[in-house]
Amino acid sequence: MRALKTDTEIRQEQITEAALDVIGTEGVHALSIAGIAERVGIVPSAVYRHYKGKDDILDAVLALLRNRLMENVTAVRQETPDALGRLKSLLMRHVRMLAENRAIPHVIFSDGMYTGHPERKAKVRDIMHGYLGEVMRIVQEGQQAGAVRREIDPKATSVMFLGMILPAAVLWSVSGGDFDVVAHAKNAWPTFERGIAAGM
Amino acid sequence: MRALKTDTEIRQEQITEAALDVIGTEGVHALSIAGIAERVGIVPSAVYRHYKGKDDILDAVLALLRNRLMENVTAVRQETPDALGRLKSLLMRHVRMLAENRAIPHVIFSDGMYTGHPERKAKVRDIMHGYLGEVMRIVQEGQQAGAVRREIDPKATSVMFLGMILPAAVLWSVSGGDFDVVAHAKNAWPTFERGIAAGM
DNA sequence: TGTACATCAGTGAACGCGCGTTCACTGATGTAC
DNA sequence: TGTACATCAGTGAACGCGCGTTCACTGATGTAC
Repeated sequence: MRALKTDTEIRQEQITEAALDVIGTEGVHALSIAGIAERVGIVPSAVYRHYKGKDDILDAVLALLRNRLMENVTAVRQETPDALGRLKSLLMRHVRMLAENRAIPHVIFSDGMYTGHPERKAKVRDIMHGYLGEVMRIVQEGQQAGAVRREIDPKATSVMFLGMILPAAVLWSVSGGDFDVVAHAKNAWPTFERGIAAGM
Repeated sequence: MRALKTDTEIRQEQITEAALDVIGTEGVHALSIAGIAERVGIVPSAVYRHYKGKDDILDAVLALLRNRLMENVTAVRQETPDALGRLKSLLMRHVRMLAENRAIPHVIFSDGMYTGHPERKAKVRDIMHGYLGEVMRIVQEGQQAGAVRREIDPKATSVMFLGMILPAAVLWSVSGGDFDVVAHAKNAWPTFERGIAAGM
C-alpha cells in the first residue's frame, strides 16, 4: 500500500523520532534504515528522500538529544535561585526524562554511535562537556553564595552529579527496566547534598 | 607465512586478550574475527579451531572481566578492615584498572554487546549486580561498625559508588583519553566520604 | 474553471560491501610399535 | 632408533546473509496560463 505523500519536514521529524524510539528500546546497534522506515510507514528507500543517509539521521538524533538536555538546564535556572535547589531539580528532571527517553544513555554510551566517526565522537563529547559545564557553573555560583563548600572541586562535582544518573540508567537498561531510576535519584540526593553542602 | 602450531589453551587466551584489546581501543562495535586473527597472528578461519564462534569469544571476554573485577573486591577485603578504607581502596583499584583495561566500560555500556542476546545481557546484569552487592555489603558492615551513617540506603550508595567510576570512564573514552580518571577519583572521594561517613 | 506541466515523495528491484562462518586440504607434532 | 599413523592447528577460497544505498519509474499535489 502506498504511503500518503507527506512534506519532508514532517517526515524528517518522524524519522528522527522513530530512530530515537529504536535506539531507546533496542540500542544503537539495532538501528537500521529498514526499522526506521517500518515505524514511519514508508519503504526503506523512501527514507533517502528526507535524509542523505544513516549518518545524517544519527547526527539529527544527537542534535535532538542535546536540545532536550539543555532545555532542562535553562528551565531549572528560571525555576529556582539557589544552587542546591537547582541541582536537585535538574537531577529529578534528568531522571524523569530518562524514564521516557531511554535513548540518551544508549547514545552516550554505545560505541556503535561513533566508532570510525571522529566528528560524531567529538559531538558526543561536546554534548557531555556542555552539560557538565552548566552543572559546574551552578556549583561555582553556589560556592560564591556560600551554599556549597569551597574546598570541593567543581569539575569533579559535576562529574559526580552525572554519577547519580548514568549508572542508574545503565542498570535500568541492563535489567530490562527492572530498576527504578527515579527512586534511586531520590535516595542518592541526600548523600550527595551532604557531601557538597556548606556547614552541615 | 604459516603461523606456528600452538596449543588451543594458549590460543584461546591470546584470542580473548586480543578481543579485549580491540574492544578497549575501538569498542565492541569494531570487534571482528579478522581483527582478532590479525592481532594473534593467524588467519581468520583459524580462530574457529579455538572458539565455536564470535559469541563464544564475547562470553569468554565477559568471564575474564568479571574475574578481574571480583579479584579487586577480595584483595581489598584482605587489605583493610574498615569500611571506608575498603571503599576508597576499591575505588582507586578500579580506577587504576581502567587505565590499563579500557574495555570494561565499553563492554558494560555497549549495546552491541547484548542486542539480540538476552542471555548475555543477563550475564552483564549479573556482573554488575554482583559487584554492587559486594560494595553494598561493605557499606552495611560499615553501618554496623558505626563508621557509616545509618540513614543512608546501602543499595543507592553502592550505585553512587559506581557513579564515581562510570561517568569518568565514559568521559575518558569520549574525549580520546583526555580525561584523568585517577585524578577524578581522588577529587571525588572526599565528597563521597563526607556524604556517607558517620559523625563528620 | 479547466488543462498542461513541474515538482517531489513513494516504490521495488538490484547492487555491493563487510563480515561471520564453512570446508577441503596442508603440514607439523606426538605416539605406538 | 626408526617408521607409520593419528591428531590437530593453520590456510585460503567460497558462501551467505544483512544492510545501506542507488536508480528508474510511478503517481499525487500544486501552479501557471
